[in-house]
Amino acid sequence: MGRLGKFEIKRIDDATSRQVCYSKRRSGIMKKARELAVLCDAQVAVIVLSSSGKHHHFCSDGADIKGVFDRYQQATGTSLWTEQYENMQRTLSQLKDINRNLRTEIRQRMGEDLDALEFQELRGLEQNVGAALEVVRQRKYHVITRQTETYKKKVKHSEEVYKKLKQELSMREDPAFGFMDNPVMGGWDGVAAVEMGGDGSEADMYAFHAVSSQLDLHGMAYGSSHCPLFG
Amino acid sequence: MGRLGKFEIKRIDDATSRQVCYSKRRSGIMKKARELAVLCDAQVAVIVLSSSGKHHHFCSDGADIKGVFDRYQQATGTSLWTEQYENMQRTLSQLKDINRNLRTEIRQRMGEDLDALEFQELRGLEQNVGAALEVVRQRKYHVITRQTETYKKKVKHSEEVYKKLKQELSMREDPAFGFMDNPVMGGWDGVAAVEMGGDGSEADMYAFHAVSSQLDLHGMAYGSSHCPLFG
DNA sequence: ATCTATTGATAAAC
DNA sequence: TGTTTATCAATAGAT
Repeated sequence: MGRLGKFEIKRIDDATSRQVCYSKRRSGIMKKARELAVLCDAQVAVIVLSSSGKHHHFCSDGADIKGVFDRYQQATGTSLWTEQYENMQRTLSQLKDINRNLRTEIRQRMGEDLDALEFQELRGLEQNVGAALEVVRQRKYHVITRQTETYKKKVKHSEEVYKKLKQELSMREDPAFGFMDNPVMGGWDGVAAVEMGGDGSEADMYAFHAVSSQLDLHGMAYGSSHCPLFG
Repeated sequence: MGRLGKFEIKRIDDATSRQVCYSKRRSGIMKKARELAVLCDAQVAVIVLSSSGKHHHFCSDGADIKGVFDRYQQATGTSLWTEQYENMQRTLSQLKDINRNLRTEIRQRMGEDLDALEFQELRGLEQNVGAALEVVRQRKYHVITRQTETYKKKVKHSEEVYKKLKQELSMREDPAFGFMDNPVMGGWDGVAAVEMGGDGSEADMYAFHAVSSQLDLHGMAYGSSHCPLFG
């Protein structure tokens, strides 16, 4: 029958009894939580983790657990992870600012958005870009020179190989071998020109995109409006 | 005396009654929570936020609320904030990547870090920077021209004013006025030169920093190592 | 899960 | 807020 006497609040040793008790009391506390929330217009959040790994929670209407927890933290002032979150938020907006500035600088270096600049700034920009152009030019000449030398060496080397082969061929063309078909076509004049490529791209004036590939920021907005809990 | 009949679970309208009910039921639910935790060896966390701004919580022995919430998250696998957090993390690293790329592009546009570029890229960069330089130059000329015209107008206007004053002065210098001291000093030759400024800054070849002011990223590292809770 | 004896919780009034 | 009291609610133990 019903309970025989008062009963002590201490860990229930029998696993089955403990499990049964867990079930009953869990539903009990959830009910109480809902009643409290409704009757007193309060926000209530309950989380229960059983020793056997099961988990249950209650949360008063509408708000999710995260919301209640966040509001609780705000109320108590204890920043458990809010601080970290806000730091990230701050960092994010700083990065976005920096990003915007970098883009502006690039645009100005490309000759766009110059209206905002004063004469002195324009003069500085001109000199800076001019100097950069000189450096790039020199680098280009350096690279093309080295490249040309490399090709020359290759040509020279190939020529030597060719001569040797030809020499060997001459030996084999000796009447002693008995044949003289298929003479090697052409000389060595056009080789370098072919290796340098067609170079028909004079129109790619603005085709420089060595590093700026995926600079889109679409879909990356993490403004404060997305996080009403941390306003 | 005691309660007269069953009573409905709905918001209590009377503020005082609601407050009393809140007190009682809150202590009730906390007691239940503790009993559940002890009897069934479970982790229990309860947060209650009253509509009047008060807040209370219960948490089973030892563990703090954050711990219970974190463990709950882990257990459910449902990401309460993990998702948002990871999104932010992802966004952050994307932004940092973009940032690095933008910086690289700027450096290359300044003539630095060119070693990594192929000949074709160098050629594109040269043409691009050259075109930009032309635009900047034209803009500068435009600005300086307009500025000069403005100064010319100012000078002209001032000259007219001067002439009028001089004319008036001549009238006053007329013997009828009886004095002729303090003749106006100098002419109008040096005015424009003075207004244009000293212009002694030929050495600021690399002084262009119109927009890139605080681009430091130091102290903004938000690697996963900083957030052990969301590994 | 269902039943029942018993304790527990709590609304109402002070 | 604390106490009292009359009721209803929760639940331990058994089935």
